[in-house]
Amino acid sequence: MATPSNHTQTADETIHGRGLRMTDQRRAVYDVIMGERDHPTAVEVFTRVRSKVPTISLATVYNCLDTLTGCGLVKTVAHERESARYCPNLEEHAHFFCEACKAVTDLPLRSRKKPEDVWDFPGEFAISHHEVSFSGTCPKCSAKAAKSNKR
Amino acid sequence: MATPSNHTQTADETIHGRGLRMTDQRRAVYDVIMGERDHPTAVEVFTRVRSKVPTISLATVYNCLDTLTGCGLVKTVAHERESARYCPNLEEHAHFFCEACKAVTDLPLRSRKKPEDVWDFPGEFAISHHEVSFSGTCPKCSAKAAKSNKR
DNA sequence: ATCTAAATAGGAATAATTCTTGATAAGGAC
DNA sequence: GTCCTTATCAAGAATTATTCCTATTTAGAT
Repeated sequence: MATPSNHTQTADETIHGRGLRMTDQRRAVYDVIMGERDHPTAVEVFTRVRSKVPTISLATVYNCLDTLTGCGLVKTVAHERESARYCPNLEEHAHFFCEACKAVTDLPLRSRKKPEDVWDFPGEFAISHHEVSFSGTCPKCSAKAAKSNKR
Repeated sequence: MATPSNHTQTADETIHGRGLRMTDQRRAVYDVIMGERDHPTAVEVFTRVRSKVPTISLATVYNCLDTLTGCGLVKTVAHERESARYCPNLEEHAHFFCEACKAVTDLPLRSRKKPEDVWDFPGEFAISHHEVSFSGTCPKCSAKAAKSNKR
């Protein structure tokens, strides 16, 4: 196996810290997700991982993804009951789903802003998690649409 | 059928405006959703509706729910790939999912606030829709937990 | 009363994910 | 190094929510 980079080193430690092992399969799944900025589904991860670990099964990909998200190394992204997607960005952020090209864009939190500032919580809610997704048309597709309207 | 209340009158008009018919099944589904403040799944709607329209099928409930959401009379609520839930509240709001009691609470938008103020959109995104969900422990369950900790 | 298109019931089909099971492999005790 | 225990894996079956299909029914227009 190649010299471990910084992030895999940390991932190893994180996984070992939970009493789990960093297996070839888990590393391959982790590397696939960290290797691209997109938000692949489990099946997409599966097809990409197969080039490295041809014998891996889809069930194992699901297991690895569960383990990695359980360890906080990867985030899951849910959007309207579509297939779950996986995200390497551990910073707090929202997602934009382009209805035209299906691309998913990360939207970082503006500095000093909190989602709790925008919605009114009637009582003592203990927030453990939040998920925010926008949908519509991304800049690229908006530009295309504007151009074809002018024609 | 009972005297139509104001909101069903409007619902009728809305549905007719789309060239569709307000059938017994659609009205029953609509009434079930408007009749409670909770956020039932399709199956929950199905079981409630059966007491009024015993012959209705689950597929028809799904069809009715699609029609009603398509007309903007009802909103769908998605949360982490669980069954879709349906919501009578047409105001802009987020949802809180209690991990302990599974209750869903509506969180109204604070006045003059917009979700777009909190996240940074890198470019010209055209937002057509957004969905925000928080999870954690609701006030009731937080209180219960605090009490049992003191014991 | 008749015609036409929309809507329904019921069941089959689909898609994503989870579960089950027997086989394999890794790390620690000896 | 060998044995033992437990974690992990692969493969396919099972599950769950939802959608699709089709024959039948129904509502509204003519």
